[in-house]
Amino acid sequence: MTWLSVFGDLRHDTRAELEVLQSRVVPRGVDLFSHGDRAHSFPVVLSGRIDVSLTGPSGREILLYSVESGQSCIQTTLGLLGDEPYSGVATTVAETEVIRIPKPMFLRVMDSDPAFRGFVLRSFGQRMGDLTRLLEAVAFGRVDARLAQVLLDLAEGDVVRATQADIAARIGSAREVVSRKLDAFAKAGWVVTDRGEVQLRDLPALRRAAGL
Amino acid sequence: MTWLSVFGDLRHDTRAELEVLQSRVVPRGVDLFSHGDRAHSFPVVLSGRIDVSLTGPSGREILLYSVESGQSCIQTTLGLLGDEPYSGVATTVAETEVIRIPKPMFLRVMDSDPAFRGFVLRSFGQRMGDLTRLLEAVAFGRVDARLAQVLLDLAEGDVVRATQADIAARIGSAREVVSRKLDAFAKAGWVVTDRGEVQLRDLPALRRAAGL
DNA sequence: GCACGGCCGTGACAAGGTCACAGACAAAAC
DNA sequence: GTTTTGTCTGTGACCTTGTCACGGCCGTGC
Repeated sequence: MTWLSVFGDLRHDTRAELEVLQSRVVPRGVDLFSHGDRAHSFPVVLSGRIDVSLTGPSGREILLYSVESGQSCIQTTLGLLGDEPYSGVATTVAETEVIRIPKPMFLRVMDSDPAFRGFVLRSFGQRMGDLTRLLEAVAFGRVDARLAQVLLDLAEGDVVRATQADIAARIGSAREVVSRKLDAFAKAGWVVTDRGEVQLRDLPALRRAAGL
Repeated sequence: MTWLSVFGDLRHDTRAELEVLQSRVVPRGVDLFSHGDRAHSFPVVLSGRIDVSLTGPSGREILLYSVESGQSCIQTTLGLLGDEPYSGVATTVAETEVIRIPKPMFLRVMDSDPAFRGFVLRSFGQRMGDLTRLLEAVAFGRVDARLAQVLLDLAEGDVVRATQADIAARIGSAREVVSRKLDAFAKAGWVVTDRGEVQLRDLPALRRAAGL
């Protein structure tokens, strides 16, 4: 059983072709792609995590999605299949092991293997859904709700280890706003804030604020 | 030469299979898909236009993208390939002629014809790029810029025929805001507004406001 | 004439983003 | 231990934008 299992039931020749590829370990905090880059390979994450985010002119950031083990940074595929340049920045947020399938091999396997195609198309669909939901949240949602959501998402046990700047980037807001909202949450007794961490003290209230 | 030419260089058997499909004419103002629907066919627009948009709880709308002749409403594909339900509403904004490829036929052709696959994947990539750009504009852009852009986009000659509510939906803002901004543009001498139309009087200024 | 419905303008307010700080704390340098 | 430096956080002021609640305008139909 190898990393190839993420693709499902591959053909034997595909399997042989992909099996020779070597993974690469990338340390935390490296930018794998930047705005305007054109991709030359199709990356699959084996372990660790890559965050793909947009940055606005004022330096404000918003997280588009995270790529975790067994997933692919599908935006690169745009560059492989069509002419869309890469928009956004992909950064490792942990030590990450990546396989890169070179463009010619990718195109060949896309043409010949239904299981591989299925993987790519499902990934596409999932990311497209993610993007649409994010757009909806940004266009119509309140910061309170997104903040509560992300706190619940990031919680390990009942504590979130993240700076306010991190949280702000994750919800596409500004650090100052996060500071004020967290203060409001704290005054309501929902959380206790400290440098670099937030303790969750009233999960039901947070879930309510997150809109369930 | 038929509508099949939009797919490029199809195989002969694919061509024969698709050729028997009948197009359907849908009048203006019909909702083809609504939030939560699951698609059972793959639609291709032959003429006319379909707008796909999201609606927020307050009734505010935002246009995700328009599907024009030779294009496909790719979001339906999510439902055909994976499990993503349809999010958003697809409405005809003109009399529209549509071909619907039934799901089984779609899946069969996707598996057997590289040209067809290429069409679908390119469409995917394009929409994904559209969505990302839209997200960027909504998250970081100013209403002024988006308004100027859409005015230039919608202009026929140098007049835009659209109500302020239409324009607001198109840029994901509120009618009142559009009213005020148009007023500001008018005071600057860039446009002249009238009931249901906006005349553009200073294109260079608008292009500057749109951020080129 | 009048009523009605689709547009449009406007004031008041709330939410959130931007700017400009100042204080607080931690790790490194001295 | 003290200082320094950089990162993190809190706050006030201000601007843009979205929301709510109107009221007025215009065209169509009666």
